Amino acid sequence: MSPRPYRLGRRQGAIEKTRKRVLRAARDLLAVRGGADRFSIDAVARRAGVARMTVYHQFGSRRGLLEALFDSFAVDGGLPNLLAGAFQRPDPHDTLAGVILAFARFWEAGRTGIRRVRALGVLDPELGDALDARNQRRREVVRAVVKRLTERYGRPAPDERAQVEEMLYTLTSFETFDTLAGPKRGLEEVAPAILQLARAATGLSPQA
Amino acid sequence: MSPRPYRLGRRQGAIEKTRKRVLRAARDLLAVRGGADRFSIDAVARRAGVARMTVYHQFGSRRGLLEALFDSFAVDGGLPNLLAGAFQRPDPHDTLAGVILAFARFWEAGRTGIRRVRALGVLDPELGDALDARNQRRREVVRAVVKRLTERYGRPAPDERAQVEEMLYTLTSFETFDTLAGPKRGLEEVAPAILQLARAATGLSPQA
DNA sequence: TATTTATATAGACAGTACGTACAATCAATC
DNA sequence: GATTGATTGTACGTACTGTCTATATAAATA
Repeated sequence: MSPRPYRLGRRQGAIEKTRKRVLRAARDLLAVRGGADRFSIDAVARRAGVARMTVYHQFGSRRGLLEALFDSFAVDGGLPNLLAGAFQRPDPHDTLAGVILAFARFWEAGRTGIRRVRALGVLDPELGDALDARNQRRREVVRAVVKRLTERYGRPAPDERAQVEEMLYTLTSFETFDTLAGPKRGLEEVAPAILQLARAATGLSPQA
Repeated sequence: MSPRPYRLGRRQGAIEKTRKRVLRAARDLLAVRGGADRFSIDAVARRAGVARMTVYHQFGSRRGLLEALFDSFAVDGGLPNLLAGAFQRPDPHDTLAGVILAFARFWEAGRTGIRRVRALGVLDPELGDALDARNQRRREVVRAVVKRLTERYGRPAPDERAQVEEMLYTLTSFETFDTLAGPKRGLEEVAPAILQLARAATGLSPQA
């Protein structure tokens, strides 16, 4: 009756492999125009060369697959490293610039996919909650930046702190990047624009 | 064989009435949390007290219904009047402020509905194109504001015009408003923040 | 080596939705 | 009174989600 102990061991690798294949297929499928319509578990499974049941087995549901997909964007983007680098800079100005650049890189790398997963999150409240929870980390990053700016320059003033935090949170959002980039522009043009606005939000001179 | 001429005349009123009922039902249904999931033609029809076929008859398809719904937001918001008022102000600063306030009012009025229709537009390319076409008007408004600022103050400089236009376009977008407002904040707090950022974008002093 | 465990697969099912087709009803227009 | 067009009811085909069952396969244990 009591189950015999069983560790996955070498099988873990095979599981990861299929998971990656499925996520890759999901990503590709979501990237093409109109792909969000055709984004069914069945289509993803076929493209990954895997049975539909396997997707359910690994991700539980459509929602689970989308959450995992969103997380895979973060992992592939190497966001933590970029942010860590930004916070190693002694000057808060550089930290701010680095943080903005880090998120811009992140958004650009997974742009179409992120846009669509987020759209699905708007429609499915539970998925939306899951994505918001992940956004919470960005909020903390922004808060840390504001703290540094305050310690060093005394700006923003205490009563403006919350307001500034909110503005920086918005400026570093995917939506801001996506709208600003539009159909043609890329990182090189968008990041400086965001930085300019961010400096204005903090009340510091544009040219520091 | 040749059809006898037939004008709708008095029937037109009845048609408008059913259309309005359906749009109202769609709006209400989209407003509740999780409503986007339950947003089926059937659900809308039931809520409107109308047959499902009637919805198809009037709006052609789910997409047609959503386009009409989006337009109804614009009509009800009274956006054109607000914008016209802004452009009557002689000082470009006031025009800028007025335009930002106008859009903020507009976004706030239909907020949850707009958010979800736009999300659906991200997923359905054809609906997305239709919504983008409507956004084009905002682009023209922004362009006009930049033109006024240039004529009066010489700022932004010619080589910055496109960049500034892009920033103002982003700052007046629904996404910016929606992100900045978050779950708690309203028009009164958000509009000044946007204005502050917009002034920074134009290169004019924050306190004009 | 034999047994157990967990993944992967295959097929079937109920429930829901979209869009289309067809016929019928009804009220306003001609 | 005949015609037109909006509204309705019913049915159909297609597609997707999520769940269930049974089976095959390969790795991990004893």
